[in-house]
Amino acid sequence: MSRYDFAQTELKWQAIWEQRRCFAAHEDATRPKYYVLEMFPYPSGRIHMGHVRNYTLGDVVARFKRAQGFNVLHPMGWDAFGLPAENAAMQRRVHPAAWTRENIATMRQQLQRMGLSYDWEREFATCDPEYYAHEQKMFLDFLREGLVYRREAWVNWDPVENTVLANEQVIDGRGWRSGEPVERRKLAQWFLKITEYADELLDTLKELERWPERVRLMQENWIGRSEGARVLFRLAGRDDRLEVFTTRPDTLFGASFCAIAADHPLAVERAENNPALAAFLADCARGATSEAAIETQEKRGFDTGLRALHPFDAEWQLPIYVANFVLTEYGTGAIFGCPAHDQRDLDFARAYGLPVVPVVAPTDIGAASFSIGAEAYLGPGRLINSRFLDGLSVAEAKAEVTRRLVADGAGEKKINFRLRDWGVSRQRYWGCPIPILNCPKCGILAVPEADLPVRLPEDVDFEAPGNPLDRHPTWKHVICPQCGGAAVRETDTFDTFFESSWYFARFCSPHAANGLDRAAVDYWMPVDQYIGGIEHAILHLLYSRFFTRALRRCGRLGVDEPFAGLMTQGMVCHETYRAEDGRWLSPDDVVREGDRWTEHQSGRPVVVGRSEKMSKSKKNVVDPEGIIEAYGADTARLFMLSDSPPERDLEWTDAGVEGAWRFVNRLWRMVETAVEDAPAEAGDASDGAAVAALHRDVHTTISRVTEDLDKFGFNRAVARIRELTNSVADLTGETPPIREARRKALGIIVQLIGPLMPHLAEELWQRLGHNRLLALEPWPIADPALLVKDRVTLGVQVNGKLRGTLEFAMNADEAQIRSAALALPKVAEAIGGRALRKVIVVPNRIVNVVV
RNA sequence: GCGGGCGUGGUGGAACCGGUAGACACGCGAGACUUAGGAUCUCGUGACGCAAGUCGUGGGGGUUCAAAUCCCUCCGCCCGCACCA
Repeated sequence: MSRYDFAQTELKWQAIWEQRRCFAAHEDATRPKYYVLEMFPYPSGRIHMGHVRNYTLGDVVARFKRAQGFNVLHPMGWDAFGLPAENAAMQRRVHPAAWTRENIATMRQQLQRMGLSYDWEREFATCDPEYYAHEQKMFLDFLREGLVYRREAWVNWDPVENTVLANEQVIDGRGWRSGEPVERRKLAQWFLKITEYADELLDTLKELERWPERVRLMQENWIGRSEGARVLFRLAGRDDRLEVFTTRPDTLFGASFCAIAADHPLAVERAENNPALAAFLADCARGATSEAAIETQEKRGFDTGLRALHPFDAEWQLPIYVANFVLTEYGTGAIFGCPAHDQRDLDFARAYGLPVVPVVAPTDIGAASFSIGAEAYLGPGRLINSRFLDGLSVAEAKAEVTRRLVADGAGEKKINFRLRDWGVSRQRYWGCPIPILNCPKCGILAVPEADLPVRLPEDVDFEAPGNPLDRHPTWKHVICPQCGGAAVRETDTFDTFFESSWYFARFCSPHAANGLDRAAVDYWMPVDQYIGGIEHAILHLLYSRFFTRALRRCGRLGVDEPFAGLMTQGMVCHETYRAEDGRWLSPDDVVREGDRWTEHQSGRPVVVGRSEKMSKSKKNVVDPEGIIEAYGADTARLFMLSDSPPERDLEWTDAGVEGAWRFVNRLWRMVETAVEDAPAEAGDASDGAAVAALHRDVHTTISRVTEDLDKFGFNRAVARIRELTNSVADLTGETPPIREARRKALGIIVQLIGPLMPHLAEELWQRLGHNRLLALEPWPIADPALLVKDRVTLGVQVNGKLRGTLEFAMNADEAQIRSAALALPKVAEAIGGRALRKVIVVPNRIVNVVV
């Protein structure tokens, strides 16, 4: 028997699939379509295990659906713009374009080695002008539709490098290269009005039934619809008013201060004549802009000296503070603080010695004895200390306050969203240029259609900090199309989420001159199954949902939702290793001898840490290429699928890979033995039963594996296939009927592993005597007659504890089961002569005797 | 800080809708085969116990004839937070 030569076999079938264009997709109205898409990768250099997992999952779905008769679209491309290319340019003096192209070439070759059934004819990279040209047009369409506007927004500013920093470039409030504390700066930037669709994006979540519940929840919370009131506070000694949004208008009588954001117009105004306040505002402008950074910093405030008048009592004055925890972007950038019923307000009030008056008391505690300690009270109750609201429920009080505010012209009911408009301007080189001109006479203008696309210039340098587009000698200088005078280009580029917000539609017509060919897009969209990491649960998916609606509004496509089904896969993890001195060690650097782990080079002991997400910084990475070289793509794929369910984290272990490898070889041997045909033996009567049992097993397995794959239960499917493999191995003997049954069962196993281990399956399929490619074969169908179970095993419990089992025909008579259960010796013993209170018989499942 | 999730043997996990916990693997132990094997095959393997049996799904509490599954609470870990992709 020959050994399985995986390397030669895998390359052979990959060449045949490509030659025959097995996976090229064409629109065909006579067949049901199925569009399966994995999140396309950023070409960072080499593929990592996360990619291998993601693309294996997608490929299994693609191959399975193809076998089930669907017309499958399964494309792949490159999310090619982004920060790492610029970092490489600065650190290694390679041009971002060259670096990106090189990485794409490497990674394409690595993906092809995995045997993924992509239609490579549809491949594109988002840094191709043929790709980004269309998004410049889309942006101008959106501008015409009123979906785009320009305003100032905060950025992280590195004062040493004179550069805008991404949040990830801010480490502990300092620039990653300069090490200096970052500042917040305001810059004019372009925004897309995603908030115009806030309601729709929220409401439609309900209809995304094939999305994970948790992703829908996260999006719901992100959009953050909240009902409340807009309250206008008059200001002592002034004519203008302070506008505040609150979700708790019922607590208005518990207010003890107002707080405004550091860049609120009132704060800025008061700082003009108040150096201490100005210093405080400057202090607030230090530090990173991320919400996590802002919300975890110490809560601090500064009294502006302004006093707000309570809307229901002009005698009642509330101090107005500037507070560093009030977010400019949320609501009106101003709040009223009710310390008794909001934790942040309480922390603030305790720090600044402000009164804490409870106004809602839980019904089971008397109003008199209710007081607030270290924790704000957020629960339900009745209003107290609140004049005309006393005794009302929270809901009633909200309604009543709002009614009175409206009557007094001091406020109104208001629905507010946490969702903010999407800022798309980036002060970077390696992105899609924003097609806008700035003329000193005519103002801000769109680049005329005829001049599109605005191409990125290639001749740029990264020696100086800041945006190379901005300091390019000629690129930004243009003639104004309106007045013929000198004008300049916008030197910002788009957020790279822009590219990934419509690439799924471009795959439908990747070569169409007009970007999206309606016939093709209408045929393929929406994506039936989208697969990718949970880390994209909010931003990428929400932007894509918005973009799809914006494109629909411009008539470029006809669907609302881009992704009908979504699967979010978990991370790939590995144990971590550290040397005694704390250095991280790579799995390649350590050896295990029994329970002892040592450093390969020095023989010094190694501390084994828990399994964590593979990351370069912890060195716990395993390179997929090495695994594929050593074991082949099928083994890597099988391991990715067999242990953990896709949505859960997967722990990469050598032992697990070995296990997968052994199964590959076991199947190979079994098929080799089966086709070698040892001399036949005479059969006997017992063969019939064994053959029939295997036959039933085969059909049960077909049915269960089909169901498992439908539900993405790949690990269960693998377990079922292994069980059937064990059954085939257990059927010994060389009589003709046994031999025939074994060959048939192996044929089915080969078909079932087809989507999981396509190369091995293709090879074995041929060896079993088939001429057609397995990749083109239909999926096996289970015979329903063989799926009916005729006997069941019932558990018998006494007071919920298992005391024995009974075998019965399906749907046997309950009275019979009951008496048989009571007759079991162990059951009788457990009852011990006590009186029966009840006997519960759950048909075909369990009997519980209650005494 | 806010939002979301996860937790089952030595390990990864299985268990449909509340109904026999631990399928399938990995690891480990014993044996067989072999010149040899880190190959292959057979048997065993949740814990405690000689056994009968008892205990057991992160901890505590509750609902139920019956809870890994439902409810409350606590703990631990992970992910996202708008300029990483």
